[in-house]
Amino acid sequence: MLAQVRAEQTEIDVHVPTPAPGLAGNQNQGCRTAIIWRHRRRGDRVELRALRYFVTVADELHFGRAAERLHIAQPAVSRRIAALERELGVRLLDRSPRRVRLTEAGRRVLAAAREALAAVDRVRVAARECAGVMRIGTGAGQFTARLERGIDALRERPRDSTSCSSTCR
Amino acid sequence: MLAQVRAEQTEIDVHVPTPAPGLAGNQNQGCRTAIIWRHRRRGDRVELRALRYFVTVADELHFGRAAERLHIAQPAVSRRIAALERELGVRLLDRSPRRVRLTEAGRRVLAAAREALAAVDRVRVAARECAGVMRIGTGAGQFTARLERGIDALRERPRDSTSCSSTCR
DNA sequence: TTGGGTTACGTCCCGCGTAACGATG
DNA sequence: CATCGTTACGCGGGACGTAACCCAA
Repeated sequence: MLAQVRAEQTEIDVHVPTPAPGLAGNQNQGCRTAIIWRHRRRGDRVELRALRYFVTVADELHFGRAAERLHIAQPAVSRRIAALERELGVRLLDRSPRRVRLTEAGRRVLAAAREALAAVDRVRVAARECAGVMRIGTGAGQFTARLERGIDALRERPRDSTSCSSTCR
Repeated sequence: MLAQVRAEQTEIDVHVPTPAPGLAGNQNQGCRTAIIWRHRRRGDRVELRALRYFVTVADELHFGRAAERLHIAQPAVSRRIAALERELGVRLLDRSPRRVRLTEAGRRVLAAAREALAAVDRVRVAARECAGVMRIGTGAGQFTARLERGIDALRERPRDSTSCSSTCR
């Protein structure tokens, strides 16, 4: 029973302020409870793609060049960054037609984003250590064909470890 | 000029083995270069959703319950996990109709995945520290309506800090 | 035979690219 | 007026849910 619902979810963080140690006592009047909420858009929360885009833009400080480096069109970057800002509830970049700058929040988020991306890469590394690994060494020529075949083979049976290397000069 | 291409990318890690310090010397014969490649599917690499699904399944060791906790249907979990395994090139889970277990690789990836998700959460925390924060405290009754209005307001102007709290007993 | 993971298939949403727009120096 | 980020719009692909399948205890 959830039948195509995919309802929007609203995440609510309830911060109950810890009472100061001095004036303890469970007086039954007025426990002020701050509810810090954050809206969760449908689909997923912060997406990796958004972080990658943001880091690239932060590197270049230029949407156009970032888009080029990402091999996508510029508007896609714009939209993605805007969505990330909406999602996080902060402005990450100050845009002016001649200059793009990180905001203070942008700087902090940037650092966290880099770390997050690195952490995700470590997932792949962890997997790679256990995965079947194929090593292909070859001179020029049949290289691409071999690679293609190798890719297919390894995707078929990931745990196999294939090795066909030769020396190149 | 990239015009709807979105070609598949193939990432190739070239590992040039560092020569043992003893037998140094740049002899020009046969530098063996191992090329460890990994195929990159179109679209994005490892996705957060996949990691979330995987962590949940690893918690429950049961696809059905995991799906329930994730508020999605079971097949979605199956497919997602399968895709992740394909992506990473390792089997993460041993499935048998009565029992789901983590593989060795699964255990390692699980640890890395938890860390990655935590890192991503830290992005949100970093943003939240800078964001406009809304605190809503209220008794029962108008709660939902207020929340709705608050959500709209904060999404409109994320930097505003709205605060409308009252005491509840 | 039943519990439970997988495959097939149709549908809908999301994200991209192109094109037009807007703002700022 | 030029540069560069944003909005509008149509389209294709991906992900989900339902349903059917299959396999093991």
